[in-house]
Parts: sequence; structure tokens; C-alpha cells
Amino acid sequence: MNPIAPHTGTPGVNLPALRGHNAALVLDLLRGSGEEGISRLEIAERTGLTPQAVSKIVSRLREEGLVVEAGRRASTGGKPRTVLRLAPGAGHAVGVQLDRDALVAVLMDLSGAVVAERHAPLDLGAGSDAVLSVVAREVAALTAVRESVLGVGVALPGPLDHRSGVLRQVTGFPEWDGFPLRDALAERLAAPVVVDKDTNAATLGLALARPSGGSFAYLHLGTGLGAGLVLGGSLYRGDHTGAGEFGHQVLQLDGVRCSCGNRGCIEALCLAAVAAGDLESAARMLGEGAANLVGLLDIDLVLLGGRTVERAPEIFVRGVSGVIGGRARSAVEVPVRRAEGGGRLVAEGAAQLVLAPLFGRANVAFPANRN
Amino acid sequence: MNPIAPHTGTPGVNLPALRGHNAALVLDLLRGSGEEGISRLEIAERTGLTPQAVSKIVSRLREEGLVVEAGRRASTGGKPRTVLRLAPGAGHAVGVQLDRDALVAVLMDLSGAVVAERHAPLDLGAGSDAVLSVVAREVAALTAVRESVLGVGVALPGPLDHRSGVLRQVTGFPEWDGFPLRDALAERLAAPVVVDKDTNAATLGLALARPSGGSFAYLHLGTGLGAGLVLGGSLYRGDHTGAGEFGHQVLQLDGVRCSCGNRGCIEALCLAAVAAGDLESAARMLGEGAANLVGLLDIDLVLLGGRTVERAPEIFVRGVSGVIGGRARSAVEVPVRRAEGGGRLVAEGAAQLVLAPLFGRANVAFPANRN
DNA sequence: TGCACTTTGGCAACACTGTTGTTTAAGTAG
DNA sequence: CTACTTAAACAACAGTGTTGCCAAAGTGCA
Repeated sequence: MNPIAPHTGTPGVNLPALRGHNAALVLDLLRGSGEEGISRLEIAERTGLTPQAVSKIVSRLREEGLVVEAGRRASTGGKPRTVLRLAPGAGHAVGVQLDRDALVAVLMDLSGAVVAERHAPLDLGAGSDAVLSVVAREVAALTAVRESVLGVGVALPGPLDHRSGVLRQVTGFPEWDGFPLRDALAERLAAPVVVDKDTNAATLGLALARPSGGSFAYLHLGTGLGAGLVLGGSLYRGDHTGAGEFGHQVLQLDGVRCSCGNRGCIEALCLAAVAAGDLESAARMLGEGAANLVGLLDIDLVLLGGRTVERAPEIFVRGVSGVIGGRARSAVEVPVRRAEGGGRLVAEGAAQLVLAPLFGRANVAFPANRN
Repeated sequence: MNPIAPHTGTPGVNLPALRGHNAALVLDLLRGSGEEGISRLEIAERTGLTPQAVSKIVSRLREEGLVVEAGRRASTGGKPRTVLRLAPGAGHAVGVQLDRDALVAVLMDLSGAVVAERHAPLDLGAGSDAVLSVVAREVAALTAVRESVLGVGVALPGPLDHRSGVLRQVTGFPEWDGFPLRDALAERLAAPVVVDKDTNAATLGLALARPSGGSFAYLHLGTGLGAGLVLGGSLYRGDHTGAGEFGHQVLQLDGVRCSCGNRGCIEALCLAAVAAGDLESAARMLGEGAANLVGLLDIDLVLLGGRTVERAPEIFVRGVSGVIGGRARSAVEVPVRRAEGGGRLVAEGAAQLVLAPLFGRANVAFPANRN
């Protein structure tokens, strides 16, 4: 790829791009292997590259300090395999979740482990300057001692364009409409910044916690209802970062009026049931929407999260699972589970917005990717 | 990629794979340029490859007979650009549509033009032997004089696994359940065969008719209701070839009973309205489902097709467009159009199942891809 | 008609990729 | 201690796109 004259259309691949791709692949396998580690030959088997190619790639990564040898496996009759692991301290990313009334920030190492965490109150309606100041303060506090901070990922509710990092109208806070959050923060922090929707960030975090490949949906039921989609192993944002508009799916043509102006939106139905204290009913309606989605996208797995789900996870898991199982047009059963991660899910995902490109796990254009 | 020991996980890329990728990219641009052609420098601009790299690639493709020079552009003050075109006769593919009562087969050249066409009656319930005989006869008639037939694509209704080419229970014809159509046909025809759902084939055909990139949905309303999805420029089949199950999306929780056992499926609602002669109402309900899908997947464009739509295209386009426009939560308008192609859409798409891999436009594993 | 200039595209040398063939390292088994 | 097995590195290699340079083929103006 020519970095000077940007091309249109599908990119051609040259040797540096090839090298980067394979290196990212190896790093991703190392990341996925976690504490256990992985040997060169296992990497070769999983990538289809020759052992010698893997040796060369690993050798380069070791020189860069991203990979370390960590013991050996038991012998199977010959020389034992050398275990490789990601050098966790080689890089860090900050993830920030901006919510209506609170901020959560984490410092994450390359392996995905959270090494520091901060919480602060926030008033998203207090104006951009005030909000940016809080963010800058918390980020500074997290990165005070650390070097090698690769960038800052920011996740927040509401529609936005993750490529340009410009917000659209955040629900309830019209003053943010058109605000170039990414560039403003990047200048203030003097670090690369990536911005995305909170559901997308959470979903990315969940995606990276699983082996690559496969498809799942993350349904988030809190003060609103949204979804994140992972299709074929990678986060699907849509062409305008608008994918995952799950809450305003119409489930009842002549149903109750929703704040969006339509009738019978699943969000309105669900939240009405929650307000009435009927969580079982809310779970079943969520299940109907989930079943629509599962059928449409041929999805393997449904994960549930959000404050309302956390109030009674078993009820929601059982309810959603029941409806999907009842529809079951395919032979394969689709498991429904509660999303792990709890209150830090979004902030962790935000940090992964920065790390994911290193592992070839993001379609996000990340400014630090110049090489 | 090592062709002997198949790997698991994301594939590593080596020089042959890189070469193949870039060659496919160039071929796809040539295909997309159609009659007009495209010059080496334009290819370089669109791929980001250097002009010299494009020259080398084009030179190889010309040696293989896939590309020819065809005149020159007007000069802009210097040596005029040489126009390149795909050599249409360099290869052909056969596309076969199997429907409940009829067969349509086309012979397509590399450029996507149909050079021959056959229609025949068919009884899909007459048993595999009888059906295969009809297919073999029609394919033989089409390929009698031609050489260079790259393979045969077959599209038919009902669920199946496109990777293995094994049918599942075709609606209304339980005797096909588990039949290995791809392998059986490949043996009988002594040619590579690819099998896919009819909606997927039609959608692939539509996708190849547009510039690469972008997302759209093709909604097919005939005796049933299905959808094909193109996300980020490539056909999305889902992990088990089950994506596009649009018809059994529930739109009315307490609605009329559907043949699938549920209540309020959009297919049941639409077809009931059609049966009652109320096409406007059917169009609006189709629109509600389409709007759900557009929001969920952030889609750019909706194409409508199928026998029922063809009865009154304007009504459906207007009805669906009205509902989507009314929901419009994003700033961008989503156009709704009738799918071009008419009765040959599926058969043409079936042929494209064979051709698409040459242009890097398919995630389908095609046996002829050994290199 | 001739000359300067612009633009396209090929040729040659090059840097660097993963691959192949071979060797060394580091174990187990008898 | 020897024979065998397995892992990983070393060396030579084929082949990719890139770079630098030059020939080809036009336009435009004196």
C-alpha cells in the first residue's frame, strides 16, 4: 500500500502488508493462548505457515520485545517445545467509558489484563470542555508511571462515526452533535485516540475473549436496548457505524408507542414490562427479537448484559433461551449466556479498540498503524 | 497456505497467496469496468499498488489469455493510456437454477454476460436420479461446443450447507434431506460443482453487478419470503449457510399462525395480505421487516425481487421505501429498488458462484482453487 | 517540420517475504 | 552409551512488489 496517495477500493497487498498480517496473526494466537502460552509449531499448525516462517516471525517479535520464551512443554519423545508468551508489559492501552453520569477508565496490558482502574462521576451534559478535562485527568492518573501507552480508546452511548471520531446526536445530549471527540481528545492527550459506541466496544471486548472466528450477538439491556454483532469473527459496525440498532426493531405492528415515534419497538415493549416488574415477560420479548436476529444472521451464540439483565440474569438467560430454542429451525442449538465482565465490560472493550489492530482483529482504521 | 496439512484458524499468507490476491483484485477491476475497460494506471490508483506492480500482474494475466489490450484512451498531453479488458471467451461457467417445477440454465462468460440459455420443466419431487439426469442433459447441451468450462453452479430453494454441498430438508421435498448434491453432480458431470441457496445465488449476482464494497439486502418475495445479505461488499452466508432467514422474523407477537408453528411471522403476514389482494398492505409489512433489518445492519440499499414483487413492482418499492423512510433514524437515506435481472437472476447468480472466486469476491471454498 | 514537454509502461537491480533442505540442540528409550 | 525422535535454527532459494531509469508515444508550440 502506498501511504502517500490513498487508493480507493480493495487494497492490494505488498510485502510489508503481508509481513504485518502474519505478524498480527501470530500475536493474536499468542494473546489467545494467555497464561498457557503456545509453541512455534502450534502456531505453524494453526496458521498454515511453515515452521521456519513462524520461527522467523517469532524471532522478529522477540527482538521487538513483544514476545518472550517462557519455559518448555513436556517432551513427547524428542526435544520439548519452547513455550512462547506475549510480553504483557511491552505495551498498554487506556480504555475510557463515558456514561451519562459516570466515567470508568482502565489501563490494560497487551495480554488484555487490567492493571489499573479508576472511577469518577461525570456529567455528560456539562459541556465538552468539562468532560474533556475529566477524561484528561483520569487518563493522566492512569498513565502517570507507565510508558509505552499505545493509545486511548473511548466508548460512549449514542450514534457516532467511528472512522472520523465525530459524534452525532447523543441521546438526551444534543449539544454533542457534530463534536469531533477523537481529534479534540487526541490533541489534548497528545496520544492516538479511537472512539466508538459503547455497545460496539463491549462487543469487541467479548469477541477478543473468545477464539477467533464464529459469530455472536451481544444484547445490552440497560436504560436502553442495543446490540453488538460479531460476524465471522470480527466486529460488524456497518458502513456508517450504525449497525446494532436493535432496540427499535418493531415486534408488534400495532404496539405501544415508543420514544422514537414508532409503535411496538422491542425496546419500548421490554422496558414497559420491566417497569411493570414483569421480568419474565421482558425476557421473552427480548428473546423474540434475539430469535429474529439469530435466524437472520445464522448466529452461534447470544450474550446478554446491561444493568437490567444484571438484576436477574437467570430469568433473562432462561427466557431468551426458551424463545430461541422454541423457534429452532436449524439443527444447531444456539446457547444463550450472560456476558462476563460486569461493570468494566465497556471500558475494557474501549481499551481493546486500541489493542485489537495489533492482533489483526479490527476493521477500525487506527492512526497508530503507520509503519 | 499449505495445501497438504489443512490448518485451523485464520490463514497465514505467503507469496503465492499474495500473488493470487492481487491478481484477483486486478481481475475484479477489469470485470467491473465492463465494455469501457480500464488502464494500468487506473488499476494502480484503485488498488494502491505501484504502476510497475500492476504492469507485471497484467503481463502475467495477458500471457494466461485472461486479459487483452483493447485500444487506447484519449491523450491528456502525453502517451495515451492503454485500455485493458477481460477476455470474455477465456472461460465460461454454467449456472443452474432448480425450482420446484422448472429448471433454468445459463452459460456465462468471464465478463458476466450470458451467452446461452435453456429452460426445461422439472419435478423436484421426482427423485434424485431423475433430477440429476435433467441437469446433466441441460448442462451438456449448453457446453457442447464450448471448451474452458470452469465449473457448474447450482442454486435451489431450501436450507443446505454450501461448504459440503449437502442438502438439508428442502421445504416440501423431504426426500432430499441429506443428499450430497455437489459431489453427486460433480461425479456425473465430471466438472467442479458449487451449490448454494437460491437467494444467496441471486444476491451474489446482484453484488457482482455493483462496484465492490457497500452493503445491501435483497428481499425475495415469491412463494415464500427470504433475504440475501451483502455486508461490506461480500455475501454473508453465516456460519452454517443459514443467514437470510428473513421470512420467519416475528413482526406481530400475537399475529396469525405461520406454517413454521410460530405466530406473526412476516412471511405469513405478507402472504396473507397478498392472498387477500391487498398488495399495499403486504408492501408495508415487508417494509417493516426491511426497516428492522436496515437498522440492525446499517445497510445502504434494499433490492426487491421475486414473482410476487414482479406483479406490481412500483407498489412494493413505494411501500417498502415509505416505511424505511418513515423510520429513518440515520441521516442517510436508504434507497429501495427493484432488482434487475428478472427471471434469470438466480441462474446467473449460480454461474457467478463459480466465477466469483476468480475475482476474490466469494468466501466460498471452491475446489478449483488449487493452484 | 522540428523541438520540448508530458505521460505511459517496460527493463533491471533490489529488498525482503516465506519455502526448502540441511544441520544442530535437546530431549526419550532401551 | 547408543539409537531414535522432535524442535528449532542456518543457508540457499524462488518469487513478490518496489525503486530507479529509460524507451515509447502522444501533445503543443515555435
